[in-house]
Amino acid sequence: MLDVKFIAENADLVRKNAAAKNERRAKIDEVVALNDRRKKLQQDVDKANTQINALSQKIGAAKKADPKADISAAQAESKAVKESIKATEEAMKEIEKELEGLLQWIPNIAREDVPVGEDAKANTTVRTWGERTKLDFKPKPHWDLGKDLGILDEERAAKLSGSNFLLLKGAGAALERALINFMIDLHVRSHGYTEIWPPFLVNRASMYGTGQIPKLEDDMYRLRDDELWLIPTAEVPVTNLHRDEILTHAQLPILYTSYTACFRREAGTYSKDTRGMQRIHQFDKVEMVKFTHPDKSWAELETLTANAEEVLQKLGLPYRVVLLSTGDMSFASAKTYDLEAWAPGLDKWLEVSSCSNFTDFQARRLNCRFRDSDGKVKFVHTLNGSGLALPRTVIAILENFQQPDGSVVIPEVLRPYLGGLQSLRK
RNA sequence: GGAGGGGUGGCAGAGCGGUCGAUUGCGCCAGUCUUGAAAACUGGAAGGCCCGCAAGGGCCUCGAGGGUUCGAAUCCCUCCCCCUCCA
Repeated sequence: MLDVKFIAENADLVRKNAAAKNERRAKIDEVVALNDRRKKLQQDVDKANTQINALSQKIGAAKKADPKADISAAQAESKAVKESIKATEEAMKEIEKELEGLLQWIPNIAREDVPVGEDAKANTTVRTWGERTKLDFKPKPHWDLGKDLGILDEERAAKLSGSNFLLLKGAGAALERALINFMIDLHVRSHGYTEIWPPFLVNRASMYGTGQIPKLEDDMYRLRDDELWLIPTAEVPVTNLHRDEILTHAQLPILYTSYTACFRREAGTYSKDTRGMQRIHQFDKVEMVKFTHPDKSWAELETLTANAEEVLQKLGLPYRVVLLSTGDMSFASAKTYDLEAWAPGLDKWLEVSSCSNFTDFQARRLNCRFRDSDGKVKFVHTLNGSGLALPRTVIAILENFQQPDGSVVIPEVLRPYLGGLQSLRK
């Protein structure tokens, strides 16, 4: 969330930014007015407390001097003052609750270099890598390839759980594991990240900390008997690692990479991308999370993106890097690059990674700070990006590397993870 | 599930009704010394909110929420978490 003080001092900017992000529920004027009222009430309460504290000290001193001193007048006065502020305190609690509720609808400020636009049409392509794969035969979509190779069983996945669940089999399941290990190894050994294997179920405070609650609650799976949620991304547990902590500047930047399963209800996506394994309720993802010094976060966003790109490059998958417009980027992000891999069978680009700098927006909510070299305590900047999301990477591998006979050549970097297997075939 | 013990500043760990927002150690920051660093020495610093140009001042916070009291880190109740023992 944004700082109330910042909102009050930059109301126009905050208002314009909310409009650019299509956030109509952001009530900036109400926030400023409520905050003013809160401050006034706070001052009243502070004054009353000053009075009570003075009386207590007086009584303490009097009793010390003479244990039998008459203190009944001071006692009565203190009680009366305390009684008089009760209503004010109640009112203040109400206002604070309301204020917090309103703050949750004010989005992070998009950086100046983010294109302003209503939706994805305003996104800009920053760069592309590789040539779009051209096959001299009619490429099959991954669901046909997967079924023919016997590695994907959509019918039985549906029998077990419902539509849009995934069941991989044989070399398909092994390919999934190989990809996870390859990605984690790359980020740990070449990019300096520390591996985290977190719980897949988290509590309310964690879901709140990264902003899944209350805004995105409908898209989350929740347990019936315990107040626990299934994580929609490793971002949730890993970013919450340093919630309510004060780090030292020497610790920064902190780089984590984490494999987890991710669970999403995908409520409200209707029949979008439902075919095959493009959009499923449970999927694997390797995530990268960074905690950085505020001065370094923009440079760290570039390396984060480059780290994710390297996965695609090593796999030999053509992709493009897209800078999201204000209308297409997320609520909490200040700047986001999407990585989109080319899928010839689907004849379209597939989002396999989303790399964002959240600046201090998430950190404020998480209360994650650090002591800078000047001795001051400041909020860290948090970033995260997929590196990568598995199902669509698998789609890209199947569709880009398919052969006329229906087999699929396995990228060389994965072969050591698959006992030397060179291709998937019946 | 039951019985005990405990949750205090970046960390460790005292305090157990009244100048205690808190002794001390480590770590941290600044300075002295040094070519530089380390060591040593000196000093500084808990976090948040509010008033003020500033100097400075006020309020809140010792796991969370209630209560007792003129006054609570300290006493009572509820809840959460950690440790030990028992089922």
